[in-house]
Amino acid sequence: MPELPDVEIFRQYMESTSLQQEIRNVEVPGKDMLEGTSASRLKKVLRGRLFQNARRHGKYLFGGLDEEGWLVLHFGMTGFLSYFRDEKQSTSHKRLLIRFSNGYTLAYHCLRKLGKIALADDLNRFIEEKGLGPDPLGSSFDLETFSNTMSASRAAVKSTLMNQKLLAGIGNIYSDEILFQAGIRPGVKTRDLSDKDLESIYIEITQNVLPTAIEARADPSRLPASFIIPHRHGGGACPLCGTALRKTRIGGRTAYFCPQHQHGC
DNA sequence: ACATTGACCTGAGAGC
DNA sequence: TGCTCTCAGGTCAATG
Repeated sequence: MPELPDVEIFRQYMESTSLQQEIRNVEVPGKDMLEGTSASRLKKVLRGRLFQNARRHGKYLFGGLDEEGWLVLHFGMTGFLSYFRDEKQSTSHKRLLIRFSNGYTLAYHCLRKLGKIALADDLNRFIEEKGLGPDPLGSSFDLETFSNTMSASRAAVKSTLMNQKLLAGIGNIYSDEILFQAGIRPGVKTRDLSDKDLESIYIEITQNVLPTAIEARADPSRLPASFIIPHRHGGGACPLCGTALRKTRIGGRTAYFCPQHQHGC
């Protein structure tokens, strides 16, 4: 799940469940997922504190602690959050458990352990150290910024869109959706795109695909009928014309596209 | 310097 | 049923 829209939903979830409650205790069953910190340090930093806000940059979620400091969560391919009182109602693969004074627990789950749990003192510094590009839903992300970023890449457009150092938050699924909506095939070289193509991709990212996905709570079954995501599997057909979707491999990742509605190679 | 590949994890589903 | 193989919404180090 966890690309930008999914993480935005996790952020909203954390915001609506877990702010302003004292953290009583912390358990770290997924110690091997910690990055740059230890279970004992994490417990020491979190215990007795509370989350004041929840922020997001690209695919990263940040829980802002009172006074200062941030809990950093990355969800890999299989991460998600749950908030519960009854342990039995929660699914497994819990890697981090934050116990609040109201008896509820915020749990971070991650089946494949490809995510990360970390601490950060300063958000901007964290983003800079990770080398993350701008968040496409940030206010400073304009067409000129986007075009300049893109023009520096020699890769296939799908790979460029997924490069977190250029642009933070787009992954395998949503890059397919953006290119489907823009009518451009995923294997087209980024440098071969026209200004019109770039503008079209920019608009799809910022005004259509990402906001629409967030509106749909990143739930494929709630996406508009014109989206390719629900059809993105073997045997899937284009939602616009019924043509069988084509499947290729680009930059080691599986890409789906409609040969009728997407131009290029 | 940049782009692509393989490794890291675990589980689900297909095919035999 | 049970085994093996492939694949999965991400990222990083190693390789070309």
